[in-house]
Amino acid sequence: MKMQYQDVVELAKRRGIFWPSFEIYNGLSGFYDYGPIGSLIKDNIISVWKHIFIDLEHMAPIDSPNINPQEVLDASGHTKVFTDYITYCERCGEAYRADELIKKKLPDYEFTSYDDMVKKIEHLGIRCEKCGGPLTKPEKFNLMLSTKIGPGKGKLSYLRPETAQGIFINFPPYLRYFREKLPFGVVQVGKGFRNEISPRQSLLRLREFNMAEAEVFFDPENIVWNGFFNDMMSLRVRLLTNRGEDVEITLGEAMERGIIKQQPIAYFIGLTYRFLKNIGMDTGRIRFRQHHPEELAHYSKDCWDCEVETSNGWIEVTGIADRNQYDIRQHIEHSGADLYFLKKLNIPRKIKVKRYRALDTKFKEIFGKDWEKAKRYLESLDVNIKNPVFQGKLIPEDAYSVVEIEEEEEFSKEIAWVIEPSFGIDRIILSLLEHSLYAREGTGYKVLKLKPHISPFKVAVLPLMSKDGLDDEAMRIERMLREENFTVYYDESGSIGKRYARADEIGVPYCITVDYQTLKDGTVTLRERDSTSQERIRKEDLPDRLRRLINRCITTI
RNA sequence: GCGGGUGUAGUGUAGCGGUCAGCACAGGGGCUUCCCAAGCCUCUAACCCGGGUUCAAAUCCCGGCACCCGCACCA
Repeated sequence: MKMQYQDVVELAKRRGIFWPSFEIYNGLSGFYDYGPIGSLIKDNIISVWKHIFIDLEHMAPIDSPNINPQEVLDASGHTKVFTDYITYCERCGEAYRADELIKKKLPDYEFTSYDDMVKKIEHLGIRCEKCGGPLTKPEKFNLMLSTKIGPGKGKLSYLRPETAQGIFINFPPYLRYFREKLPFGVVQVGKGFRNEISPRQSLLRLREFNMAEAEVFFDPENIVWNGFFNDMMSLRVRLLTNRGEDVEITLGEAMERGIIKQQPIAYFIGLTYRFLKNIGMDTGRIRFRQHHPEELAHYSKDCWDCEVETSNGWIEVTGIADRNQYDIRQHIEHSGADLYFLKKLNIPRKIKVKRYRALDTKFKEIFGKDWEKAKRYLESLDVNIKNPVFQGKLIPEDAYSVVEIEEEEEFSKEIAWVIEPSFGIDRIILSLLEHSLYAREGTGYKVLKLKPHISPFKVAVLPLMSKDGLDDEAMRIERMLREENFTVYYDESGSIGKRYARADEIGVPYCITVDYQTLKDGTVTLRERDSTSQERIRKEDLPDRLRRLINRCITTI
């Protein structure tokens, strides 16, 4: 039997996966805690993500601040784009975005100032579209959470709406780290913050959320990602194009047919699919949907969302966006920093540059035997450096001239092109739990069929009864397994059947039971969660056996 | 943010002016050689918060908070 979202929420609260934050103070909408089980599951999912992006794809991690000064988000466009002006109907209460209302009458309207906006609404006589009632003055609503840094007035700052900006502004050290060669990827796993108007459905829309983002930088003339998976283009996925096609084809075909324009987008779609499959998402309920032009973010030219089907419908869990050169260009313009990369030209190009030209006779007079050194120095100088000095002596103006000469340039300064796969970890956890939860036939008891490497515990150790030394033997086995680096769930309360059920409910894949035979011959039973089938094995064989069972799941990506 | 609904032990619920606030499951302790939430005994544990009406409020009214369903929003 398939489980619903409500069943997941009930289980999550009861068994310590997640619950609403701040409950003793009435709660606060849009914030959730991960409990003992949920925290372990979340870490396991993130470690698979890191394994793929960092270990296999050779991307580099970064950990940058959650709080960003205003300048960063001015440059990225977020302070402007994230501010909405909302106006309400005084009669029926309907809410509108003020700029959208004006745009309907003046299609090329651009926001300039608040006063202008108010005047335009008055002059155009805009009223409620539903009931014709008068509208309130527009209210400013910023989708970012702000704070002040330092004493006094403080410096206006925001909690980052995405982890991406921390990567863009650190482009130079990563360019150096990757030996000045493109393409390369930088990944960040961390929190993002948005002041959502109406957070809903537990982990689906949070005000503080976990994200895992990769910013991949390309030479604009060669946007290709040669990743770890050579077979990626033969992977079949379901694609929904913005022209309304719904097709299941290989990524290679999608490229050939022009459905996907950029090779890295196809590759990252494949990577997303493999990641979700590896953590145990139902692959029959995964699709990739291309954004319509009007729903694209301000920075993006093309974007494919990965959507997963749940009882709440298809929900977006990952976005793969072509951010082009937008962000880096913005940061160059706003900060003045050199965020270019140097590209060696195949054919050096000729350019005209201004140079100082020394007058040899004058130089011989002034610098004597060092005159040639002085000449070389001057002629290498940038002509913007006025009043050149050599060996502490000002070089008089009549000792040189400025000439324009033709030089060959071997490098050009370019702005990297960015493609970004961005994962919403909380939504992935929520939908994975729903895909994993089922009720056992007959009894109706819930089972979370998490894969062993995602499960909060790899194995449960259970004495058949907590007496006759069975519990002591079980604890010895538990300790042995912990020393072998397994995460172990030990339970001796209630009856054996209860303990199996409790372990099933939080997704523990294997249970080891210590019974009377264990005391005689050193064997235990090993029970598999979904089949409930048992086999008897020697306790010394447990570590190797379990390792093999678990590894099989980690390595099939 | 708007409209509608809901808020009772850890979970799921009954009670709808006067109840020791009931039940089931879960949880703790005990008994039973006990392999799939078995049984028996026993214990713990709740009326979302704040105001009001009333002799009396979990129950009626108002406000807040949270959740659910729509609408809007979701870069």
